[in-house]
Amino acid sequence: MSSPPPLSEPLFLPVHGAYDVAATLDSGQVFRWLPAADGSWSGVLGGQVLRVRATDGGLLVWSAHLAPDLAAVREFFQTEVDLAAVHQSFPDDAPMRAAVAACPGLRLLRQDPWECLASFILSSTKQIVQIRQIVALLAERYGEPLRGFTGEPEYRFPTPARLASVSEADLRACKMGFRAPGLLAAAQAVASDALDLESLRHLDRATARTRLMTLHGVGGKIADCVLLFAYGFDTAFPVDVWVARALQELYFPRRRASAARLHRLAATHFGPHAGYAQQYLFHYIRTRNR
DNA sequence: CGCCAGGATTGAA
DNA sequence: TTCAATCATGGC
Repeated sequence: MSSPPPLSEPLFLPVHGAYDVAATLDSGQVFRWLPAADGSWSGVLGGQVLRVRATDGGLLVWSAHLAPDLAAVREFFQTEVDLAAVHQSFPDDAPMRAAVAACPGLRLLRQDPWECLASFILSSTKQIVQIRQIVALLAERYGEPLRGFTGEPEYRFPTPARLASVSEADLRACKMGFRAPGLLAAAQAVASDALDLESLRHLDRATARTRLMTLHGVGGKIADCVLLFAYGFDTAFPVDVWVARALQELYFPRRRASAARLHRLAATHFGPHAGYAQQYLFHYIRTRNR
């Protein structure tokens, strides 16, 4: 491996409002970003190896490449979103006030649909640390190598075509267990154009959700994650056990609410940016005792 | 409804 | 040290 490139001058991305980089990259939306000793976070975005840190009024972004794609970086980090306006759209109740106060710079990212779909197929019944391990193995084995900051290579997320070309046993060897056939089938569907992920952008949320749920290993929760994190359907509201716990404890503290009741609240109570509200509740309930 | 499907981590023995 | 419970989602 050749010696690492010197760190270039960082790019500055202005941000509208607060941006908590650590909370955002470590809140279960993405699985390939890691903190460095200096407080910055590094990860792979498409074909770019990046390092990011928050600074006054925006983000500082280093790239291991000569010509970083600034538009792609801006899109991924959603730096143009007016977070105060999102906060104001939330219901004015005690749980949401507390959740926002606990982490006012928490953001939603905007991911590549294939990487997001594949990652969340792998997420079922897995904890975040384990999802990270699986995705890292998958990228190392089947992703294109990229020059990183350290001299060690980084890897692109594997393409649908590449994954469609390997065997179920190869995927199982990445420790994904029973999720392997689902991932393989999804890769084949996308690689063969039987499923056009780009076309989902132009559908309404319910139709896109139904389409995603035709895939094996994709139920309502995983479909909602993809709709929210990759396509930006802000009303999508994935309910995992943590969010269910948050809704139960914060909105029905006295009596046990059925799953149907929790889903009805999720669908009706949180307004046009309900997905953001969900992210705040998720983060709040997971970090309150730490 | 109730069961089953990896594998890493945590806690008990 | 071993071993069992836990985690947590979708398919049947």
